[in-house]
Amino acid sequence: MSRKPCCVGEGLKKGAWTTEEDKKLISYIHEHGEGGWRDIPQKAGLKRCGKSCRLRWANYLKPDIKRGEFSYEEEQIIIMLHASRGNKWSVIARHLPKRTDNEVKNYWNTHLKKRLIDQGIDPLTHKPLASSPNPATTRTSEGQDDSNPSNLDEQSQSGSMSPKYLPISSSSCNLQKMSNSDETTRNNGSLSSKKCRFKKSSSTSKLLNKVATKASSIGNMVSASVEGSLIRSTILSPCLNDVFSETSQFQMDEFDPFSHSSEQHITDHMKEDINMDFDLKNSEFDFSQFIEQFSNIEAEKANAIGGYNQDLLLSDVSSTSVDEDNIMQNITGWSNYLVDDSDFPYDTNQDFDDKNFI
DNA sequence: AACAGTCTCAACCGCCTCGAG
DNA sequence: TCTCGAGGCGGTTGAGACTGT
Repeated sequence: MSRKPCCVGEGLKKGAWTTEEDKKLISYIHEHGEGGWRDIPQKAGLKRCGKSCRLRWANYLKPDIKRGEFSYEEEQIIIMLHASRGNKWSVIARHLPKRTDNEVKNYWNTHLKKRLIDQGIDPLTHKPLASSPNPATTRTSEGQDDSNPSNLDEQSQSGSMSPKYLPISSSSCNLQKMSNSDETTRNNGSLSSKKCRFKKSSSTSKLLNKVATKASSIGNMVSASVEGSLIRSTILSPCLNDVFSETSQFQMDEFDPFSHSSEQHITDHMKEDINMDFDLKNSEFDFSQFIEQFSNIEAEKANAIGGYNQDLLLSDVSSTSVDEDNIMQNITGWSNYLVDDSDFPYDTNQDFDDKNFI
């Protein structure tokens, strides 16, 4: 027996949504709430299939959706979670308040994935690519390959890693806007987002390194999420003020009938996925310990659901073997380099803002 | 200015999961 | 326990914007 196709019917419209259609859908959901998607098109006077309506709402029209550039912290979270969970976009998106799985997926495919490949890292396994690294990354002086994990470890452990051997850092924080600051719309004037292009000038290896130094920020983010304070709080840490500025500015109660559920949703998933025994509020939080324990938690979960490589997160950080006896030593070596603020592209005590980056 | 190539991301497709009956 | 349908999810596509020549 074959399943009946979701969207069968004459005259169903496909393709980009118009402003008029958006208005109809928003108006209907505002009045009647979500659910019953199959019936919504008819009731709302739309020539669309229910599934299309649900996607349009969930990925674009829903009020509590944050659009635009991904922050540095968001990138870090995506990379970390992808390393431990793989292409579980909905799971990853749950850790990024107001981001949709589709947006996370797109951002991974168009930005982060390429960055990893450029650095000779397999985006699937987060381990160094087996074959010869991308020549584009083997451009350091004296023929050193900065994408080579052995080089990374060697240099970091000796404390001699110089920024000159690293490509220019590249998170969205220091991506340089090249063009198109004007309001460019698509879809015949529908509510499309601004389109931005950025000059690629970064190194994912370095990005991964920075994960370590920004652990406290992640901790703050997680803590804030768990406490439900992301939604309305105005006492977030400086960098988070920017990350979630739209959140705090958004008057969810004006429209969103689901505000409580969305807040609770985030909190529940954070509690579910993060070990709450961590002292995440501690500014001196030991990231290496965090990585180790978080990895173990994720590995257990992965095993329970069928097995994503349990060494991924640890190997991701150590960049080399999975010799666990040496992992902490490697991380310590990294930390020596990483805490060198002279190389850190922004002031962690200030708001996240392009102007704060080199 | 025109064209071709590249990039981005909204939207679609089809399979999967889960709950109701 | 089985069937069915609604909703969820991840992979893919293609229109349009952008860049380079």
